[in-house]
Amino acid sequence: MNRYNFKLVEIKWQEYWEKNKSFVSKVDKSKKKFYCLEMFPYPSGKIHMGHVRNYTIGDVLSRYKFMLGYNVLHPMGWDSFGLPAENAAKQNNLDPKIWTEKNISVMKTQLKKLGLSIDWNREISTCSKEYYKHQQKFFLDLYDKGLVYRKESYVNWDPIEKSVLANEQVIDGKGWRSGVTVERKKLNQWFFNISKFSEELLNGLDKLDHWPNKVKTMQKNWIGKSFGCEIDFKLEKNEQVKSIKCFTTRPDTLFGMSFLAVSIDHPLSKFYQERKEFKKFKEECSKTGTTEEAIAQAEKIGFKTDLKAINPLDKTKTVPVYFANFVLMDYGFGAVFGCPAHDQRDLDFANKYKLEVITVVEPIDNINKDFLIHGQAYSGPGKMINSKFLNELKVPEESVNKAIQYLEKNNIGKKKINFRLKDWGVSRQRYWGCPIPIAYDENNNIIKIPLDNLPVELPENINLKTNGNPLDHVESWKNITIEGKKYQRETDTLDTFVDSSWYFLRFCSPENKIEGFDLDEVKYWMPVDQYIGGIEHAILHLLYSRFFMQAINFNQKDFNITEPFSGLFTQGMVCHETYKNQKGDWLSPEEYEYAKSKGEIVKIGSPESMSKSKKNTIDPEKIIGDYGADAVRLFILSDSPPEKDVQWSETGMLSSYKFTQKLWTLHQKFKNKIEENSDKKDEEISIFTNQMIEKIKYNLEKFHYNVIIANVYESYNFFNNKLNSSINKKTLLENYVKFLSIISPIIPHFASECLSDLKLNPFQKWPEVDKNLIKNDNVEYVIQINGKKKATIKFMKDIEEEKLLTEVLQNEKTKNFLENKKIKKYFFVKNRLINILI
RNA sequence: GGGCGAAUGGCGGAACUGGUAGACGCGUUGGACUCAAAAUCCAAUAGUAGCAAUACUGUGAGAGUUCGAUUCUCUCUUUGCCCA
Repeated sequence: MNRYNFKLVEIKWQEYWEKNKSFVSKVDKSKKKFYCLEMFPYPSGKIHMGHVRNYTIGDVLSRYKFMLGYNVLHPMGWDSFGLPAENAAKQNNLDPKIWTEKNISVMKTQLKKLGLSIDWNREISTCSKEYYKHQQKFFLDLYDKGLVYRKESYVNWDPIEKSVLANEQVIDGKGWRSGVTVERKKLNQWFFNISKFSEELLNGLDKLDHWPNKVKTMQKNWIGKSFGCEIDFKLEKNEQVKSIKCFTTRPDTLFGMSFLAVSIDHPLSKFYQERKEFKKFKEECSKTGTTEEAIAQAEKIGFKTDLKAINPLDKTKTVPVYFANFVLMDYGFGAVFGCPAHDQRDLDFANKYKLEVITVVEPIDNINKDFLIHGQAYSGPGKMINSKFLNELKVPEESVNKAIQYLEKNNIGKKKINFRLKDWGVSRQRYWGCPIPIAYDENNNIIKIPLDNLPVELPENINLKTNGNPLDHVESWKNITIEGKKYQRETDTLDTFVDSSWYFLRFCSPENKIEGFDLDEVKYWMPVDQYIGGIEHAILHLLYSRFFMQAINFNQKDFNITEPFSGLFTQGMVCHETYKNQKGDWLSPEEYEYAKSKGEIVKIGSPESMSKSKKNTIDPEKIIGDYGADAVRLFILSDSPPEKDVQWSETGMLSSYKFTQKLWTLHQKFKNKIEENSDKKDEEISIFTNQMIEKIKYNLEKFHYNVIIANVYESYNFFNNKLNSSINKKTLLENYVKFLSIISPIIPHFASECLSDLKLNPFQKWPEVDKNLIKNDNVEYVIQINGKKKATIKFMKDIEEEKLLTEVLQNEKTKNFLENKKIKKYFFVKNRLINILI
């Protein structure tokens, strides 16, 4: 008997699919569509196991939906702008374009080896001008709609590299390459007005029934709607500024106020600009990074002004006003009042500057006479104290509302809803990104690049080894003339998250030269029915894509898509053990084996997500070469539920490979058996197969892919045993074809080979379940006595309870337990069990 | 500190709306084949007691609801992720 030669078989079917255009999709309004999309990869060089997992999950689903008769759209493209290309190109003296294109071609070949049912006719690449020219049009369209604006904003500035760093390039407050403390620097930058849609983006989440709750919660928190109050604090004796506006969610703690803090960018700062100490303080503040985390972790520092704010609830009391580094201009009004007793940040600040700490909330079960705050602020629930008319109220449910009511009634404050979501800064001071189609005249006035001059193409073969943005140095590109007037181009490029915010629309009509998408095509294919990708994109990418739909929809009613992804699935990571030698260096799995064989002491560390830095990666191409794509697909799905992390295991991979060989052996046995032509009827095999179809269907729809693999093993075990007895030819063939059909989404090469070996169509429909067969006449009942299982006995389906009880009393298995016993009561669950209490 | 989730054999993990806990795989052990090994095949495999049939215990810990809880409720422990 011949062994299963996966190499020949897999190439054969991959060529067959390509030649027959098996997965090329087009609009067909007579058919129901299914748009299956996995997050497109960044072309970093080679595919990794995470891609294998992601695309296998999507492929199983696509092929299954295809078998059910859906018109499936399953495209693939490249998220090909971005920093790694620019860095790699700088290092190797290449053009980022060449580096990127080479990677794309390598990775495409690798992906094809996985046997994915992708419509490669729709392939797109975000760094191509055919793609980004439409993006530039969107930018201008959004500009016209007033959803894009330019303002001064802080960036992470690396003083050595003289360039702007992305947040992820700042590690512990230092530049990732220079190792020097990052500074805050103000630059003019472009923003998308995402916060305009805060309410829509929040409410839209409720309709996304097929999204994981976890992701929805994360987005909800990110948008961060909070109810509170704006309060106008009057200042004591000041001519220039009469009051300062603050936003607070805790107006009930006003009696505990001991200072007022404003951001260094607050309008108030203009009165202090000239003072030396203030300048020094500002410089000090610029040393903290721009992330919220960096600000939260930095020491709280303040600059005391000569101003005094009056407590609006107790006009006899005044508090000092500070500039403080922990107050952000883009939250609320860039000003907060400090209540040290009930906010840790405020307490740290108060302790540093020796400010008063007044307790206004005490826990309900407080037994100490005086509830005093020392090192730890108390922000929990409780009841109000030291707060006059608020005393005794329950915190926070009664106290906040009462405080707001009072403030509104006395014209001191107003109820207000605030969002945490900030506008999306899309400017990047980088070369390898989509150019922003804007120019400036000599007075820095903004002008749009005219539509017929689009795309604004990236210049090629330029010097990347410059300080700051390379585009700034390309004079020939920067200086332009429009209608006889001279302008300078915007040299910032767009954040790559912009590229991925609408690529799913482009997939609907990738060839359209005039528009970014064809409305008719989009109306047929959108929304994406199932989107699959990593949880790391739970917030930004998904939120930005949702914003894009809102933005396109804004003032343009015919688009009518507000949610791009009706279903979302977030898969877990692929992990592997880590190894270290005695020196503490990471070892790759091969180095580990080698060191072990030489008797060296090697430490096995915890399994962690595969990464180059920890050297615990497994190269998919090698594994596919060793075991075949089907075996790899089988393994990557088998060991853990897809939403959880999976641990790569050599033995697991090997056993999946062996299983494909066993299936091949089984196939030979089936073939021989089918030719034997026995007359013996066997219902059991049909019952089993039909039950299995139902099971696998159920598990497919629920993404329980690991259970499906178990079901496939179970089927193998069943058939392998069955084939030892003789069975009717027709029954056998019928069931075997059904079995091959239901495993074909998982191991498509193998299933196609077996089907064609039987002279059958390699593309089978999803088999219908014969309801008569799985309507079993006999049911196994569980017999419990006092709640404990004593036996299982087969009875007629839908047997009446009295009859069942009589039978149980007489049955050999259960008689002994019940003889001479009085039955107090019994519980009967139809077709399931009986629990007899004695 | 806040929010959300998780905890089941040696390991990864199954278990429909509360109804046979441990499917399936890995590993381990024993056996067959072999001069031997690999591969393959067969069998066993939660724990304790027992030759056995069997009995008892058992889903992180403790309580509760129920005829019946891995599943529902409360408290705690550990842990993961996100936000700070």
